[in-house]
Amino acid sequence: MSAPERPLRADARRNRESVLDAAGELFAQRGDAVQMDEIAERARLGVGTLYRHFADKQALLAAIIGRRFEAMTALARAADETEDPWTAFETLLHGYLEAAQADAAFRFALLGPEEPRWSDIAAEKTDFAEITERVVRRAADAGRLRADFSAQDFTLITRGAMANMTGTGDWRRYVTLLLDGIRHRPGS
Amino acid sequence: MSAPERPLRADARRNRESVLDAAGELFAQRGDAVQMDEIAERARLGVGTLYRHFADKQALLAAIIGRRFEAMTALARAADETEDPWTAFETLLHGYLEAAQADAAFRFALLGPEEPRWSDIAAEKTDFAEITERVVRRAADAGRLRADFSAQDFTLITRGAMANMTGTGDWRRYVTLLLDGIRHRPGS
DNA sequence: TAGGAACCGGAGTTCAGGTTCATCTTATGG
DNA sequence: CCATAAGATGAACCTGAACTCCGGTTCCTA
Repeated sequence: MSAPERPLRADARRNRESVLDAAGELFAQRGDAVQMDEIAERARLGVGTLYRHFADKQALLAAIIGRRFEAMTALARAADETEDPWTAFETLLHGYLEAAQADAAFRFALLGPEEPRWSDIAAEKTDFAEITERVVRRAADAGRLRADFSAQDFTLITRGAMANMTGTGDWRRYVTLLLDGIRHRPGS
Repeated sequence: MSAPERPLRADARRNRESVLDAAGELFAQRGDAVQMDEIAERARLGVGTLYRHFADKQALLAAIIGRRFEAMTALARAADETEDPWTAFETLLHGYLEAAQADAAFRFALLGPEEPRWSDIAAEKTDFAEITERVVRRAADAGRLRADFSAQDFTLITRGAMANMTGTGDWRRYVTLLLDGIRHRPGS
C-alpha cells in the first residue's frame, strides 16, 4: 500500500507545523473566509509552501477540523471517566460548546450545507460518536435525562447552540432553556 | 425628497415581477449560492434587466428576504388574533418554522455571520418584533410559558431549529425537546 | 402613428482569490 | 565539504461569477 515514506526533512516538518498553526488560528477566527495568502503570510511562508503540504484549501481545512475532532474526542473520553452520569453528560456538553465557541471554522463546518461530510470523516478517524453515545446512554439509564434521549439529540442541541454563537444570541441561556424546557409545568 | 416617481412602464412592471418570482424560488431552494445568470434565465430575461431593477445581488436578496418578513408578520398577526395564548404561541412558532423550512435564503440570512443586518431591516419595515413580543408575553402571563421567557428567547430557539433544517437533523424532534426540556424530572 | 423616452439583451469586462511552476535555496548522506 | 534531491518561493496564471454597456426593441403619449 504505502510507499517507504522517508521522513520529512527538518525544515519541512517545521513549516508544516507553522502552516497548521497559522491556519488553525485564522480559520478559528473567521472560518473559511480567510485567504490562502493570509495564512501563508502569518506562517511567514510563500503560498507555494502551503500547496506542497496540502493539496488545496479544502484539504487544509479538513486537517484543521480533524484536529478539532481529535480534541473533542479527548474531551469526551475524559467526561466518560467521570463517575456521576449527569456530571459526565454536562461536562461533555459544556466542554464541546466551549470549544465550538472558540472555533468558527468548526462551527461553520458542522452548520454548513456540506454536512454530513465532516461528521463522516470524524467517524472514520475518531471514536467521538461511540464515546458520546456511551455518555448519553449512561445519563439516560441513570434517569437523569429523558428516557428517549439519544446521541442524535446531542447533535441536535449542539447544532442549535452553535447557531446561536454568531451575533448577539446568548447560547448559555439557550442551553438552560433546553435543559429545563420552556413550557411551564405547574407540578414540580 | 422623492422624485415625481412616474409609474413603471407595463413591461417593466411585469419583468420586475418575473425577477422577483424567479429569484424567490431559486433563493428559497439554494440560498445565495444561485447565480445571477440562473435567475435571469429562469425569468426569461437578460441579466442586464436584473440590474436595471436591482442595484446588485445583495439588493435583490434583500428584496426577497423583505418579502418573507412581510409574510412572517402576517403570520404573527394572525396568531395574535387567536384567543388562547398557548395556541397563539404554538401557531406562531410552528408557522414560522414551517415557512423557514421552505426558504433556504431566509435561513441562511438569519444564521449567517452578517446578522443582525437583516433583523434590523425587518424591524424598520415590519412590526414582526412587536407582535411576537406580544404573543410571547401573553403566553407567559397566562402561565403557559416559563415566566422569564422573552422575545429574545423566541429568536434563540428559532435559530436553533433552523440550524437543524439542513442535512439530516429532525427539527421537529428538536422543538419537542425544547418545549419539554431534556432533563428528567421525577415530580410531575 | 410617429417620435422619443424607457427598457431590454447578452457578449464582454473586471476582479478577487485559488492554484501553478520555473527558478532559487537548503538539508542531508556519503 | 559536495552533490543532489527535497523543499521553498511568489509572480503569473486561470477560473468563475458579478456586473457593465450600448445597439436594438417596445411602450406610451400627443
